[in-house]
Amino acid sequence: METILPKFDSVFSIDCVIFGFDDGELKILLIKRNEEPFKDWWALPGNIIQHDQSIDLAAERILYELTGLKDIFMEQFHTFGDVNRHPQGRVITVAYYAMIRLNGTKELKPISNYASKAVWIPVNDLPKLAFDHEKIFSRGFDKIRNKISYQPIAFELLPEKFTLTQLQQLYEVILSKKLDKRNFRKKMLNYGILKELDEKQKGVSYRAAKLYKFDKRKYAKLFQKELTFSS
Amino acid sequence: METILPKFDSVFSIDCVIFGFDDGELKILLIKRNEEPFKDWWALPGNIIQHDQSIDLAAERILYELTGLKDIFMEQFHTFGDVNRHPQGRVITVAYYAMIRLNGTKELKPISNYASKAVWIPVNDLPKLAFDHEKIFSRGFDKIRNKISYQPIAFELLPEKFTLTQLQQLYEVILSKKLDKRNFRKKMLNYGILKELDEKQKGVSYRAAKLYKFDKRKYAKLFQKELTFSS
DNA sequence: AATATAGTGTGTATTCTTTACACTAAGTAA
DNA sequence: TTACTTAGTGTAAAGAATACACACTATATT
Repeated sequence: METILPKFDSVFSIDCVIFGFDDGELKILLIKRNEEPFKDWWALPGNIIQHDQSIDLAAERILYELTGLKDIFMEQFHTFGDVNRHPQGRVITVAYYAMIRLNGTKELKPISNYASKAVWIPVNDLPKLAFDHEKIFSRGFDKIRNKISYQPIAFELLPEKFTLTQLQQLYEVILSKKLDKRNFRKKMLNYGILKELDEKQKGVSYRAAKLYKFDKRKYAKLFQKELTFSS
Repeated sequence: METILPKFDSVFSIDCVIFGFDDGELKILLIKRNEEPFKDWWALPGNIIQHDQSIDLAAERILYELTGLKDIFMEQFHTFGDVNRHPQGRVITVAYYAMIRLNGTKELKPISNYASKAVWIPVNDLPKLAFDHEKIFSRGFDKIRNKISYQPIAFELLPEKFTLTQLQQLYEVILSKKLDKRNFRKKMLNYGILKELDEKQKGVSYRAAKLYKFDKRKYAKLFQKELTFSS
């Protein structure tokens, strides 16, 4: 039973709730812990913050080591600092969420020292998690549920080209409610932040839908105005 | 030039943006630093987090030591972790905002070791601040500006009994825009979260306005619904 | 007693936004 | 050719947001 942390000192860490959207399901990336405490438990990916690294960089590093991805949308959402959240000493953790595109199946990089594997698990089907990670996850989920209503973060989860139905499904799983198709499309198209492409969906056994792209330039123009994406 | 922090270790601290509303002005509480670095500069009240103290408690302690107040509305809003934000070593700081009632003039408690005085300063008239405290303040201000639009935090800043005009003025200073009196009153009263009292304002040399209270019980009932308090 | 002053308190019409709701069109598979 | 599955579309009604101006009341002043 190794002691990683000296009992007498505080340590800072990062934990990440990494969202992906695949096959109509919202998932997060979990790792299986290799080490005590909570050996063999599922946990959020995380790590100690190094002295020469800003916390934002530390978060990006974790994501990169796990997925090989860079320049991903990430944002800090809360810092958890209860005295006893870590059984081996005082660890304060800054939590981030990230959103990544799972185009089909994304290969995960081999995992480093402290975890034996990393897997995408649907948010509606999560196992028990180590430490206070369930609390962290649920607060992160609240955060994106709230944020998606007024910021265009949904597009970070979709492939670059997507159909309006896919976009709507994503809103529905995040908000956990059904939306009206006609109203949703009307509203989305009205914002003028989608570019309609000349392409259509391929490989479906029914009428193919038009593809759209998120138009960052138009969005930037409207940026001063707040948009409302929910309901 | 004393060195408070060992160069080789990380330290966690708390900084607080403490808002008060007085005489039509929004103010925050600043302290004058007694010690290096940034001796004699104005700064946000803050402190090191002790090992046996959760970060929420640490924040409450700072507020209590400074104002003698307990059970005040406080919320964490961001953690600042740039490598060089503190000239003497790595200090990661968790920032909180608080809102307190300044009924007339509130006496501040005598200040502890690291500060020579604490003063209420209007947010529109802030001096240069130590460290990255300007950034912290401005993010905290953004936070309440955003939050006041959908949560009843404004009442934390007003005396228990207030007039609709006072309430409107507070919204106006936080949102930095003029609001229409008739629309504001209509909207506020429609929410049904204000209790109209049988009392009137006293000591004014013009027609006295009715006093209202925030009705927490009614608010709790509506709580599932999000309210919109802006515009 | 009359008047000036300063802030309180109120209603309506217009525009914009949100919601509710159901059928035809297009493509694929048999 | 037919059956199946999803794409794509419009309108009416209700609700929310905005714009806008004047009479009322309490006090202070002369």
